[in-house]
Amino acid sequence: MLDATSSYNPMDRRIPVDDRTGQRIVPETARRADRLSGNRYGNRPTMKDVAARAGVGLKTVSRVVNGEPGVTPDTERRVQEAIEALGFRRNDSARVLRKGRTASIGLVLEDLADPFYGPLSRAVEEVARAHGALLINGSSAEDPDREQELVLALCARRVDGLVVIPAGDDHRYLEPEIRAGVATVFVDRPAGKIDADVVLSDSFGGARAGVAHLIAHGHRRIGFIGDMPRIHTAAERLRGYRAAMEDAGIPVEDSWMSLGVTGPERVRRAAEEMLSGPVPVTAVFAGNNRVTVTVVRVLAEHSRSVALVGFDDIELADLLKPGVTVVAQDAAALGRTAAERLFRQLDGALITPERIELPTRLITRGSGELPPAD
Amino acid sequence: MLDATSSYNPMDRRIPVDDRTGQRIVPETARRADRLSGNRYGNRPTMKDVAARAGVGLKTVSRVVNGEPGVTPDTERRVQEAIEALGFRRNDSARVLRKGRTASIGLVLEDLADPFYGPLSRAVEEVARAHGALLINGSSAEDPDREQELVLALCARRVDGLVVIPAGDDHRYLEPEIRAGVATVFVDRPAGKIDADVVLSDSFGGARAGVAHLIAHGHRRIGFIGDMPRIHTAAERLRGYRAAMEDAGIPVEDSWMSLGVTGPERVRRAAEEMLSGPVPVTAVFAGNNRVTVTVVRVLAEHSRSVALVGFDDIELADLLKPGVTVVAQDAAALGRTAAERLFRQLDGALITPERIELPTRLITRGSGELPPAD
DNA sequence: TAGAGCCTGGACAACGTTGTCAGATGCGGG
DNA sequence: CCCGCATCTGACAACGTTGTCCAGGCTCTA
Repeated sequence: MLDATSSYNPMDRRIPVDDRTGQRIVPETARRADRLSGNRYGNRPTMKDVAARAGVGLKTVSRVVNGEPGVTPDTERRVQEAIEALGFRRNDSARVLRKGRTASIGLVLEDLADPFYGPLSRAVEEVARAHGALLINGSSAEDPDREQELVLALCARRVDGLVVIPAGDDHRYLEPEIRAGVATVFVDRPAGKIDADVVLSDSFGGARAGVAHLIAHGHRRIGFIGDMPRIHTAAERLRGYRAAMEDAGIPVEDSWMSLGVTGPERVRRAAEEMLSGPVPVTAVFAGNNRVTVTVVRVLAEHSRSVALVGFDDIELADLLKPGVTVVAQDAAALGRTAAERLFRQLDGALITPERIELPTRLITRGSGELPPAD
Repeated sequence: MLDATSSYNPMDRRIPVDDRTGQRIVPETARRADRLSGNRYGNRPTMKDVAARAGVGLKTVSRVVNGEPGVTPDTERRVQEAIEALGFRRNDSARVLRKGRTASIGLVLEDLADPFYGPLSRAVEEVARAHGALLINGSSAEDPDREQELVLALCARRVDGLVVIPAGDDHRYLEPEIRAGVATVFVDRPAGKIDADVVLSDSFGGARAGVAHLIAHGHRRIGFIGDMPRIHTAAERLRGYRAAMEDAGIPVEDSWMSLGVTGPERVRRAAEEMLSGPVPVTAVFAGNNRVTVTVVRVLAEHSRSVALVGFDDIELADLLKPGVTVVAQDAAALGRTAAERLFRQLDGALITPERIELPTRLITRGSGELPPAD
């Protein structure tokens, strides 16, 4: 958390105190003072001001602003002029309060800086835009508490809907919100302990196919490097790995699997260990894009040729020598599907929670087709 | 724009009409009906409900919710129980209306799916979080109208501040907003026709250094492929290219410069033309990350060895053969700097608009050090 | 035990908008 | 000439919260 010693404390719950006198500074008073002193904050014209200037009633201004019928052209012109002159802009906060809908949805994901989430977020945004809604983004940094904090903050803002890429595994805290009408769709990983819509990639099937691909090219000693198994996708991919191995009747050595590996250094160490261990692997299956990138680095420094299939596509994968074979998932499709489902909920279609699984696609580029070198 | 034939029309300005009777459907009535029928929408408990259940006054609930002093432990407990039982959550819309600050800032950028903007957005989010504010994102898709639409929508929501990566070149429409107190910082490109804070990378200096680097390695026929010169960064990089060439006393052929090139196909064509033209180039300077990626592809298919320096770092650039030499800018630093400046404005520090330029860094990896092959 | 002062709690207005409803205006026809 | 009707306009309440301010009960001291 960055330091924030500032006077901008929108959510501050303490009562500010004057340094010299020790008196409580009453915020309202402060705000009034701002207004009177011509401070730049606040002090925006309201419909009332526009009405006064145009010499019409409040509601007439509202009608003009909202394009409602029943205003003579002449009156409308006068109102428009007043709006122009004062630089009036409707206060949507007040509008929201009155109407009950905020026309905004929230998206909670792991890390907006991850190239996997950018396209996903953009896809959600496009769908929201098509429905006249804005998008509020938040990164949970894979921290369940932060996820909950974010989600509840969004609920307090009364977002109409939530798209959540869960970090935690217990979402019962969302029950009252969902009951109260907040549309909710989970993406990439299912919700924990509640029944809700979820859109995910076929991690199990994708991983299984990827590993089977390596087996088909003659590999039997195949390593798996993945994230913490408490993350659903990581667990599913591991399950896919195991299933493919079992399908082929290959017993798996413990030293071939590295789980809960995050951060480039740990991935590097894990890869080096399974490449030089007592029973060295001839191929590696990488559980996500970050792992893939690091493994590519390690293999580039490695003398022996080692096959690689990664989960998630990465940019420029086709230009490496050899090209990196991957099990690709479509991040944008995940986001789009989830958002569309969200707005279907908001349309009031009484739909029972569903699990939507999108297929993955094996893209062969060379690294996965290398023969075992042992 | 996606199709949106839905009943969720938060911004709808038309008056809905009953299909059968032709009567106007009065939204308020509809909403009341929803409530009465136990519809899941709306119908959330308010402080009043909590107060009634706890047998206390409205303001007492407010005090408990906001952690204000002056409530006996026993009363507080009763209120907490009522909150728990009803699943109450404070309505921040109403709070915002009363307090005048929304504790949210807006970020308008070109495309969240672009790997350059992900880290930038994340950095802005972190700073916002440190100040207790949420972040609303919007993509302008490089369309000035859409930028304006987004910005004004955010202003109507009364965001406390705006970070804008401009698509247009005239931001006078923001003048009333800024006067009204919306803190504003532009990033990556300066604002048009208004005086405002701006944080940018040293595009001119970076490009000049990058091209000088190629010249230092013996190149004289150097191509430039960049975006539309109406985009400030593109123009600056072109200027840097020209400056470096002029510094070295090298006259520039028109056929070496491709401007306003967007989309992989056009970049590809531009690159092929300058490689096979009457005076073929021996090196290429790529004006942004998307151009770089495509040029790398073209060069990979090309027999003759051609040097390349790109503006913006790209992932895996070090793993290509040869590694891609780039002029790197720090997207996260841009975002962080801009956001910090924004909150400094909100703190009320009377600061005059400033232009902050962040340095770029030349990262040599091989492609920029190839000798001319002619 | 009375009075001063503190602590707790609650009634009320206000934030800026929209929905309701009734009043004003103008027009045409009887 | 007046009535009815349609059209246009505006007063008012409500949305859910917070700031202000006062009342009532308590403690403490003289």
